[in-house]
Amino acid sequence: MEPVLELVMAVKTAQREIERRFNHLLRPLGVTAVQAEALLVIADGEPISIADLGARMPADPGHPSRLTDRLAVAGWVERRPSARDRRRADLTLTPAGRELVRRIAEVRQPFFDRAAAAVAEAGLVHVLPDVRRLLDLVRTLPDPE
Amino acid sequence: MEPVLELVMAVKTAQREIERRFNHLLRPLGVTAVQAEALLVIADGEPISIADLGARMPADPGHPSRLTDRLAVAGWVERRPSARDRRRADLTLTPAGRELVRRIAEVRQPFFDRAAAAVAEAGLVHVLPDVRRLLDLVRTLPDPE
DNA sequence: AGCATATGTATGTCATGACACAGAAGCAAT
DNA sequence: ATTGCTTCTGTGTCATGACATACATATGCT
Repeated sequence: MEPVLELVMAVKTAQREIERRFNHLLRPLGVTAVQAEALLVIADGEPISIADLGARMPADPGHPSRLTDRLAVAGWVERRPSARDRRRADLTLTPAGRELVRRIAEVRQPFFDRAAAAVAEAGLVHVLPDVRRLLDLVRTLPDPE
Repeated sequence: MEPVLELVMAVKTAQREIERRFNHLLRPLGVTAVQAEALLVIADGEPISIADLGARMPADPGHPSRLTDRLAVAGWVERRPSARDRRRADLTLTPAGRELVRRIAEVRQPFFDRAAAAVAEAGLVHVLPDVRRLLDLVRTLPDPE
């Protein structure tokens, strides 16, 4: 009936399922999927400000002050005011944070491998570029006025 | 580097953007996107139980007791214990709820039309079936043990 | 310098969703 | 009928994300 609505529903369903799986996978490590992603971004760019962390995260949660809070409370991230711009907070990983990042990467890899194999097996590798275009298109639609 | 991770990120980004747009669109009506979807499902199947409502929603929030609460408090939905199975709650729309459903459908239509036109213009209509397959595939991946 | 504006972070409030559990009510097997 | 299992709803707690606002600090303009 409404192809667009069906697509929207499929995207939402898939996103929730993916998130659920990652959370399940990461639960033994004591992190959520979002926290894991943040830690990997910090590991890749430290020192990094909170706003930059938000900008580099997949779905850009804006200014993840509270997410950073939890990472700091858990002892994985250190947050100190930047010397040059005292509004900013420089985020760096603690040794525990670095160790956790290693374990997150280990735990995620089998999932990526299985997913890649499944996509190849279903003969869907060739559609990936079009899927990216489609998702970007839906994302950048003009607002109806 | 990790095609699967890029896909996962794209799906999440698209989902968040879609949700943001619908919420923006529906804000003048005083409903969120999730509430609107729930009202349409109820309109389509009333009377309907809370569990069935959850099962028929795009992303299946399980047993949306609290979502139903808000719809009832707002005066759009009436919740009464089922006669035959006293565990269940029968949900029906109030007149205000029915009127709201009409306006939701009106407001969403231009978005669907624009989106469908954009997809056609980008020559992506033929990938839709593959996208559905891909999203379902990601959704049904076996858990790595 | 002084002022308006922009930026970075924190915080308050709300809606959603995950998970776990409790209590009521149905159901199946004996 | 009783017992045990399942189903349905409600509720508590937490993490996420949206939105708005507050406050401190930079920055740019005059």
